[in-house]
This record gives sequence, structure tokens and C-alpha cells, in this order.
Amino acid sequence: MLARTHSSQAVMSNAILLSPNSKVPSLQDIFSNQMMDRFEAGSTLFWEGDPAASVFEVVAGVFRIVRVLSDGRRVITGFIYAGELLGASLRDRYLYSAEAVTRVTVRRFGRNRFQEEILRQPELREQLFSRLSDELAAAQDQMVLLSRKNAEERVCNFLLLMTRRVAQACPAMPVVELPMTRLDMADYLGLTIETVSRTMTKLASRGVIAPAGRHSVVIVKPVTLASLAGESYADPYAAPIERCSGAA
Amino acid sequence: MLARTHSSQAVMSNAILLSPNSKVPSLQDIFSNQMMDRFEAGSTLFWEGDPAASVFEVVAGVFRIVRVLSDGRRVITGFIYAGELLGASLRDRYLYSAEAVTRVTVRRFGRNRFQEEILRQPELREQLFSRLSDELAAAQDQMVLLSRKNAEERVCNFLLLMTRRVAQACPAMPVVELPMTRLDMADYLGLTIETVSRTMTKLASRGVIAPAGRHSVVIVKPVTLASLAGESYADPYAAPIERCSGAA
DNA sequence: CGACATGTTGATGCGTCTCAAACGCAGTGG
DNA sequence: CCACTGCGTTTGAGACGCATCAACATGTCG
Repeated sequence: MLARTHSSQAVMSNAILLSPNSKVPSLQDIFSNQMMDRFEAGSTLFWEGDPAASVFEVVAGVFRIVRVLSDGRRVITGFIYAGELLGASLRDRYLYSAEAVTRVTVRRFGRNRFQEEILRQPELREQLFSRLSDELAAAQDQMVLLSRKNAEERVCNFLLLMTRRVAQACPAMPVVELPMTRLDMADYLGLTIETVSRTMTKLASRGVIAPAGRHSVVIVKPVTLASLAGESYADPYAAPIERCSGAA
Repeated sequence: MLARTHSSQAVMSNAILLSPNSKVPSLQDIFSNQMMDRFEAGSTLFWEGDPAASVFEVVAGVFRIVRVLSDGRRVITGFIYAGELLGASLRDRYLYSAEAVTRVTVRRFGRNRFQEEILRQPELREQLFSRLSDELAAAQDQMVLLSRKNAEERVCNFLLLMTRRVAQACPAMPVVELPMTRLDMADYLGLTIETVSRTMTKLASRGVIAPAGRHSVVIVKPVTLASLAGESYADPYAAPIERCSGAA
């Protein structure tokens, strides 16, 4: 669950992540010679409690990070997109299951070799550390959301997060892909599918968003959406999506 | 918010933390020459959004990690006990406020010097990384709690956590100190003070716990408490408090 | 002793969950 | 090409858990 965030809940900077002009070694580089594995949507990469044998780089597709209570209640603690890492927290066992939301492609790296590589290269260490910090920041934001925000704020927050994440050149009215089902969204937001559905419908009827097919939404009023998300004091430091100039 | 956990939500191992037989340099060691600062209960060590100038080691007392939404809703994302670090995530600004729950003593270390020290000493890096991972695991457990657990499960979970944390030689009927107020507990558990109070009363009337003064509780039935906490699948790996043999 | 903070207990309301049914889209086979 | 089927989603009615508001008890400190 290595979601890179900007200040608090936010976007992954591809510039840093992929380091296109790589003089500096990047975390991705150590995966570049590894074999690609493909999985169908719905398949499980690893299970909560499994010995943590590998670290994965997500090359394409989206994963969900799942935890389940003994009576079946399900919690999704995050979504992992292409360019991010899975299982990099380097504990003996995975703390969660990783399930493919879409068809996915990953590169696998042995845990020990990954750890050695990290030990050897200071720049990689730096990046890994930075990602852990980002992930921790995201986790704290999520705690705030789950602790004190109502259904509408949660859904708006989620839509904003997804908008920033795909970061598609930020037009005034971005179209956001939502590859996951309503159930996934519900389990991520601590709600039920019905509540998520009702909230989305209400937002649409108010003209804040507009449905665009099963798995995407047009953000009609990004500013309204942001104010409805009930950001915390610290969040104004994060770049709002509507502020990004030029770069269409 | 560097809470060390055992497997998932759990205890800080003093053996690792304080490294009493220190051949290996410990994170604490780099603070050992620093001046001690003392603060009264209720005072704020640093504010959410402040430039992250320092890293702190808590020598004595307890802090709460606080985030506030723009309309005043308050969330506590963690409690920091003696032996743990504050502000070590090494971002430009603090992501949360740190407030003293009790009278506290801390050692301060300049952020840059701390970072240099971390860069220079592999063992410290290892420890810091391990703590970050533990903190992340704790954050995920908390997300599960806030997302899907009811009031009773939350309170029981909290009491268990506190029991493991103080780790007082685990008698059959441990006495747990709760230095924080009901409001703190409520803001940590995503509840109101009234609900926390009612839940505690109900647990007491059922003989699971017994009040022992304002700020401490006797855990009368640890096993019952654990089952009421609604642990997740992974948690059985964590040592339950009643299993610890000998060591009285 | 009074003033204030903290905690408990009670009555009521609201937001979300639960249960249930209908809808819509995608894929399939006739 | 279209009915058929299955799954995800939407929509509705009612129930329930926790929040809210309020009163009171207790502890603490001047």
C-alpha cells in the first residue's frame, strides 16, 4: 500500500516516481529485469497472514488492499495503482490481502534481494522511506475520514483523491475513472453500497458530478466537491485540483 | 506517532526499544546528550502545519496526536508513550499537533542533525524503518476499527491495546492506567464521550472490567475482553495478553 | 465553600444500516 | 436480432445504533 501523497491526501508525482531522466537509480529500476506476471481481475496476489516472500511493483492495473474481520466484515485500506509497490513494509507476514481490481501486471522481487538492494543503495532507501512516510500520511487522513466525516464528505473526499491520483492533465472538468465496484468504494469508505449509491445520486442531482458510464464520473464542479469533502486545517497546503495552470 | 506494535495492534518491546545491553547504537542514544524539556499537561509541543524543525524523544509522560477539521471536529490518531519518537516522519511540516496528556519530559533533536545521524548509522536507519512499519501497521488496525467496529468493540480494543502497551508483567487481572480523558478516548475511537462512558459502564456491570479510580481500570476478564474486541483474522498471530507465561 | 472541569445517566432524534425489490447493462445462446 | 440470465447498481421502507441535548453527579482546585 505505497500510495504517494502530496502533503496530505493527494497525488503521485510521476516525475519522481518514474524518474524518466534516470541518472539516479529508482526503486522501479531494480524491478526492470524481473519477469512480468499477469493476473485477471478478482484474483488474489497474496493473502493476509502469508509469509511475506516477495515485494511487487504494479506495472499496470489496480489492486485493492483488503482486511477481513473474523465474522466477514471487510475493510479496504487502500488502492494501489501502476507505479506503486506492494508488500514493501518488510515484515515477516503480509498484513493484508492484495486483490486485483482490474486485470493487472506486476513484477516480482524476492524479499531478501529487495532488502539487500535497499541496503546497498542510499537513493533507493531514500525513496522507500519517502513512500512509507507518504503512506503513513495517507493512513492518517483516512483515519480522520473514517472517524469524523459523514457519508457525503467521505464520497467527495474519495472522488477528489481519485481525481488527483489519475492526474490527467487536470482540465476544468476532469473525467475520473473508477475501476472498482461500489462495494469496494463502500468498504474503503466505511459505508454500505446503498449509502455510496445514494450519495453519488444526490451529488449528481445537484450537478456536482455527472455519471459517465459505469466506471467513470465527470467532476462538474471541482471546487464545490472540494468544499464538500470537508478538508482538514492542513490540507490547504495541498494543491487543489482546480488550481493547476496551463498544462492541458 | 511511532507506536511499536507486535504483529498488529500491540505492545512495545522494551528490550528492543531501550536496548539495555547496548553494543548496538540505539535511536535513543542519539538523544542522550540532549537537553530535557518539560511541559505541563495540556500544553502543545508542536502544531499541525508547523515547519518540522525538530524530532522529539518522549522520556516520560504521554502525548496525544491530534488533527482538527476546519469546523472543529477533532481526531486523535494515536497516543505516544515514553520511549517513542515524535515528528520522525521527516516531512517538511508536522502533519498533526502533539499535545501533552500528562506532564511530560522530552529530548529535542534538530531535524537536520537527526537526518544526518540516520544517514550515517545503518542500525539507526533499521530501527527507524522498523518503527515506521509498526506505526503503519497500527494505523491500518485503527482504520479497520474505525471503519467496521461498533462502540463496544472499539472500547474493548482500546482497553486491550492499553493493557498490552503498559505491559506490566501481565498478571491474570492487569490494572491499566488510562491517563487520557474520556474525550481523548472518544476522539481516538471515533465516538462521543457519552458513548464511551455508557460502554465502559456496561462492561463494568457485566463484570468484564472494574473501575479503579478515575484513570485506571482492572481488566477482570481479559479473555472476554479480547473476544469482544472483534479481532481480525491476522490477529491470532499476536500474543494474547493472557497467554504470557511465568514472568510475573 | 463555591466554581469549574470531567464524568455519568436519561430522553429523543438523526444518519446510516438492513432488508427487499426493481432496474440496467453485459454476455450468451437461441 | 432478441429473449434470457446474472451481476452490479439503484431506489424504497423501516429499524437500529450512536449522536445530540440536557440534567445531574463527582472530583479538583482556588
